[in-house]
Formats: sequence, structure tokens, C-alpha cells
Amino acid sequence: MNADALRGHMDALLLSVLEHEPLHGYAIIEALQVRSGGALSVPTGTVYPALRRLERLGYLTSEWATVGGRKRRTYRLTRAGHAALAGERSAWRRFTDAVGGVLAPRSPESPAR
Amino acid sequence: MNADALRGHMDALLLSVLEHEPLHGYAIIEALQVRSGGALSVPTGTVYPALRRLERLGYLTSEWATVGGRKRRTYRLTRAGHAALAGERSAWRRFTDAVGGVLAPRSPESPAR
DNA sequence: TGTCTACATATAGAGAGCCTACATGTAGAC
DNA sequence: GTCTACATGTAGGCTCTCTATATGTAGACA
Repeated sequence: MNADALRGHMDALLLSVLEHEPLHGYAIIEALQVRSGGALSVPTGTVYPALRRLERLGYLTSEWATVGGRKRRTYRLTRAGHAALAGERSAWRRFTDAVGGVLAPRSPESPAR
Repeated sequence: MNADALRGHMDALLLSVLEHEPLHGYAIIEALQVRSGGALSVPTGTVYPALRRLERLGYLTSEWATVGGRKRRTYRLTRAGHAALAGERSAWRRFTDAVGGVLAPRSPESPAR
């Protein structure tokens, strides 16, 4: 997966895995990998700053917990985060429709119609 | 359309509109707009440098023409450009599958399966 | 005891590409 | 004479993602 391709879609991805359950960063990375069928391996240097940005925007809240002697920062969607996710989903549809419409192969003799 | 979303997909877009016919920059911008159903308005400051980059990569060749007193630089796909387009198309499918798989809404009680 | 792997978070710095804004010029309509 | 459409191009900035690195705990294994 080309790194640049994810640009601008990371927010949607993060918001989406947090939709129904709060998770900490490390678990988010694993969830992303599982849900994408192994296609998405997002590095920690991408996820942690992105989560903080999303929190700064008011889409997430976080709190520390200690589990098995290890500290975790667990993130949870805010009401604004749920709204943002809905927006991201419809933006994703518009985006794929637009790009897909251009990329779709067409025969030379029947242009667009 | 959020600007960042296009990041990394511009090459595919440009290659695709040039697949069956050579076009000049201005016409490419119009074609992108038409084919995307009006969703894509790519500014000249994005397209012209991108076309040059693609030419530098060997995916396009260009030649100047004068039509109606106006100068145009017309771009055409090379053999390598056709191959690159095929690669971009399959990358696009993998990308949408991966992100789509994560974004797809799921009910809280039936996770992934 | 020491080492390795998995778990867990974080930051600095670099790189790339897309955008805004601006510059330049022709042709045709009004 | 002015305005819009046509047409190309560059400089500079911005933002996000990545690589690399740092730090530390827990548990397995030898």
C-alpha cells in the first residue's frame, strides 16, 4: 500500500475503528490490520500523532489505564467524533465515485456517453 | 473534495484520461471534471507540475502545437505509461478494498465475523 | 542471568505532493 | 476597450505521513 494513498483518509480509518469500542493506540493498529485483511500496516509514528490531532480537534477523548503493568492511553469517540465519522463516510463515497468514474476503463470508440 | 484525499491518486487520474487520446493540460482538467461528474476541480498549479513529473518518469511524452493562435503542449501515454496505468488501477482496487473494509459500518454486536 | 519478542507510547526530522497566488499571453465577444 | 475563455507556468507554503530512534514493562526461553 503506497503511503501517499492514505493521506487524508487516516482520520476516517481511526474514527471508524473507534466507533463501537474505545481502544488504545497499539490495539488500533492491530484492528486496522485485521479489518483491512492485512493490507494496512500503519506505523506507530503515524498513528500516535494522528490520535493526538484528532483529540485536539475534539473528535476523541483519552484516558490512561494500567493493564498488566503496562500503561495504555485509551481513546473514545466524542459526539463530535461520531458526527465527523458520518461526514468521513459520505466523503469517502463521493471520493471513490469521483476517482472511480475517471479510472474506469472505457473502450476508445464509446467515450463517456 | 478534500485536497489531501487526492494525494497519491493524481497519477492514476492523469494517466487514465490520457489512455485513449492525447490531450493538453487545460483539456485534461476539463476531462477530469466531466468524467467525475463535476466532483473534481483540479487547479492548474497541480496539473502542470504533475504532468512534467510524469513525463520525467517516462510515462508521458509531450509536444507543442499551435491551434487557433494558441500554444498547447499535448501529452501522450508511452508504453511505460500504459503499464503504469494498469498498475495504478490494481492499486486503486486494493486501496478501496482495504479502506472500504475498515469504513464499512458494522453493528456493535456482530464484529467482523 | 541474559536475551529476545510482544506490548506500549512518543518525538524529531525528512520527504513529497498538492494548493494558493501570481505572472504572462492570445482570441473573440460585446 | 474590456471582459471572459483559453492556455501554460513557477514560487512558496502547508500538512500529513513516514523513518528512525528512544524509552520502558512483561513473559518466554535457555
